Amino acid sequence: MRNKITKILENALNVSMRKGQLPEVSLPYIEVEAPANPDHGDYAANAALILASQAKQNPRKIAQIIQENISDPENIIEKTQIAGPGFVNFFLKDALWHEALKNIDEQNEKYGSIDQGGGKKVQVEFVSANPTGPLHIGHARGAVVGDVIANLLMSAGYRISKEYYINDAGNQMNNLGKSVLLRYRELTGEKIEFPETCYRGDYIKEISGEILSREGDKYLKSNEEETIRYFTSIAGQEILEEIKIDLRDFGVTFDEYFSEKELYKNDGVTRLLDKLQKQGFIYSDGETLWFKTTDFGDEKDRVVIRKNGEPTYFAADIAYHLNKFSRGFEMIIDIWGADHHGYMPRMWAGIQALGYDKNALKIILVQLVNLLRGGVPAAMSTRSGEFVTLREVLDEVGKDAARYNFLMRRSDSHLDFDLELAKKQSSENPVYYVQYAHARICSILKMAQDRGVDPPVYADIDPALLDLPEEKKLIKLLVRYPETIFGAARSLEPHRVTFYLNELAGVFHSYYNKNKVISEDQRLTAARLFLVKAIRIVLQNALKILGVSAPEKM
RNA sequence: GCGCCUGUAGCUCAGCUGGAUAGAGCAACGGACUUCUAAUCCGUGGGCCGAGAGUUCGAAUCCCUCCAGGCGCACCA
Repeated sequence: MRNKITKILENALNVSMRKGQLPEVSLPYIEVEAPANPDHGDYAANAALILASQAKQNPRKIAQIIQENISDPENIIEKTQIAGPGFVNFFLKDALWHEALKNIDEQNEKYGSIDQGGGKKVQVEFVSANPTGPLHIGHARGAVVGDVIANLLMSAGYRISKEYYINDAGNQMNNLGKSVLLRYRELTGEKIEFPETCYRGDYIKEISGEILSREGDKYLKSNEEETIRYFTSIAGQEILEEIKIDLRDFGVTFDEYFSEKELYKNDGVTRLLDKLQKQGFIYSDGETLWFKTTDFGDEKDRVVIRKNGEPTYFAADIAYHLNKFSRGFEMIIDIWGADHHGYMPRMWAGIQALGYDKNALKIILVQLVNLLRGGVPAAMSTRSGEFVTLREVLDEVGKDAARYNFLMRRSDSHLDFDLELAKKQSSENPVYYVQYAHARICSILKMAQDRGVDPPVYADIDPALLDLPEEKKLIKLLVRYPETIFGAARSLEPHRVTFYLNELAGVFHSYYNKNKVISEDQRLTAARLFLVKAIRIVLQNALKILGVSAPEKM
């Protein structure tokens, strides 16, 4: 709908210029917005205001020229007006809104799917936590944001692959194996001093216990290095399985799990370094190899091969990103915790050195979560082993409320997550507000059916009966849904969908309280049932993108 | 010290790549259930958009300088 207006406007501008009424100027971006105030029309354009300085003319004068040159071949415009400092406001014909309602019904679960991406291959990488322990609340936010961005882009016509990068090669993994070994020894009666670097959670003890009961105490005498390697792989696998289960119950699934170890097996890192060397981005200081990331605006160069001959995490990470591109992805999205923001310039340096556009790698920073319980900070230290896991949050507040809460803020805004609030089934908890709207509609439709009223089809209703201001507002809001998806996908901002849902639910609840859908008037009932059905379609589609269920009863 | 993020109503936050009178939820107060679900609705109050200067027709939004909070500044991941 907005696109149609944009076209008309574009056309009017071109005509004005051709006639010489406006000087030839370039307009980079034609903005058409749905104004907050209904008096300002259904859509409003600020083109005249933007052109004013370039064209050196009074904006209202320009608006007038534009208005005079508007042609409307499809006959969709009721009227236009010039208002304020030079806005051109468009009022559309009612028939257009009725058409839109029909369209929603026809498209049904496809409504809101748009062809923005044109099938472009995009990869979203997120979570990517070391398999050294269960996921905690901090990972949860990134998991939801990544998952929903992926859903959004899918709706917007991109081909999406969701990937989890398993950091299963570094020191941390070694510490994991060591931790399991120490617990193992402890279980056989040895007195153990645990170093700071070790993981202390109960899950370590469980894994040690399993090994002990399955294989006995033979590893007490084995070569320590080999044992640690073995324990690392056992523990890593087991923990990863737990992580997958937690994610699945959280509604998050992946298309690929990519192992850092595989990268080394295939010489990915060596080949990457050769490539960079040939391009002249690598230099040696005698002991270590450096990558000239400063050539691309990083504040200092970065080590890629350490003094001990081992590649750094960074080296592997560039190799990994090269691997992503070589798999044919045209755009790559990384979801990171905000504490990694300092890492961005060197990552961009990496891909630019390899000849890729900086814009091909989008990095979404997700701010840390401030976990509260009834307003008081809840303890969250990994060291002591006393942290709130994703599993605990799931068990306590449930998937829907947890996901919704994480989607209520912009990603780069700090988030207070209050466990007490999130599980409260009250008006303080917005997830129910939206779900309740859906349940209510289901209830209405069921009631209609019980009374022998069939779900209406468009041909049998008179949409002109939907002429209350609230009804028009609802229809216009429904039309804005695909536009919301467009904006959210373009800016990679899932919270926009959440805010949209809240607004839609709000307008519906208000309408519901004031008006009866089912009444003695059969024609009116049919029309309203049709409207309410359309609202349900949008609620379902949007909730699906958020990965939140749409219950029929509450 | 340097870099990134944040600062909007009592609290938690939106504000759609510069637009029309700055919004929502919660909290507070007052109302609405013999009616399709009261997990809802209606109404009231509440603001120097952190501060200051600048850019222009126009700034919460962009530039600069401060102030405050968070997070980074490894041959860790």
